[in-house]
Amino acid sequence: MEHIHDHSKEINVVKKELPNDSLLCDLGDIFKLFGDTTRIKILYALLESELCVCAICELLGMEQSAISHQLRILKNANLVTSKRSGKMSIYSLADEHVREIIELGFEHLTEV
Amino acid sequence: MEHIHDHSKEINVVKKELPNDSLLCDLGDIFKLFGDTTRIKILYALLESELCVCAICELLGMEQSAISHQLRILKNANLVTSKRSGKMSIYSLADEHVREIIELGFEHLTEV
DNA sequence: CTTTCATATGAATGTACATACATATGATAA
DNA sequence: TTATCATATGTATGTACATTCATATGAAAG
Repeated sequence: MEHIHDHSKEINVVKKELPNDSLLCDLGDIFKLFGDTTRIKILYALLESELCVCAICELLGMEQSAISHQLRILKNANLVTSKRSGKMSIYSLADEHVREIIELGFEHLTEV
Repeated sequence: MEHIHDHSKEINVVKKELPNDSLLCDLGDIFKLFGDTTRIKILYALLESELCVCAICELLGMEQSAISHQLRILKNANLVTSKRSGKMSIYSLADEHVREIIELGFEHLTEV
């Protein structure tokens, strides 16, 4: 695109309101966490009850390795926490933001 | 994993509350839309003002083709709408859910 | 009509990432 | 200690998808 017509008015207004790249990137990363079916299922399950890794595997019908990898991602993002209980690791939600975000997604889903 | 210990109590409770696969998949797809930096930027910009494709390109410093592809994805998902104005296509947000979802994401970002 | 600008779209490419496999670590029991 | 269960993690692989390039379509002007 060589000949761009003038948008300076609109663009300058918008540009001021737009957060910096790093922040927008972080924001995208948060939604990316919710953008995977496996992770959504895990988070949704944890909304109901804390669960050990093995229970999540059985619930989703997936391999333990896959679940553990996803749990680590969720933990690094501070969406879930874990505690040891003997041989097991029990995972639970870190806070209520997860519930709010999922519910908001559902709203959009049902209203369109 | 051959020898799975018994989780039937917890699992049965959670299983009843878990939506079906198709619904969870759709839910994930919505968040996937917000999980890309380019799309987040576009949506954020449209929160401030309706914009033509060319303005978005200039604002984000990206190629027109890339922007158009992303706009199509957002339009197919009913997050944005477009209208023709001469040679230009003006894009705007379809509803206020976008604002709510982005704001909620920001909350999580700033509180952790 | 032809030309030019604005946008849309098909195809190719590179990258990010979810899963599988193999293996390591941690914890309890014998 | 060794054996077994539960989980974690490193690596490889396949797939999904964002961007680019090239081109097509749409709209206005000359």
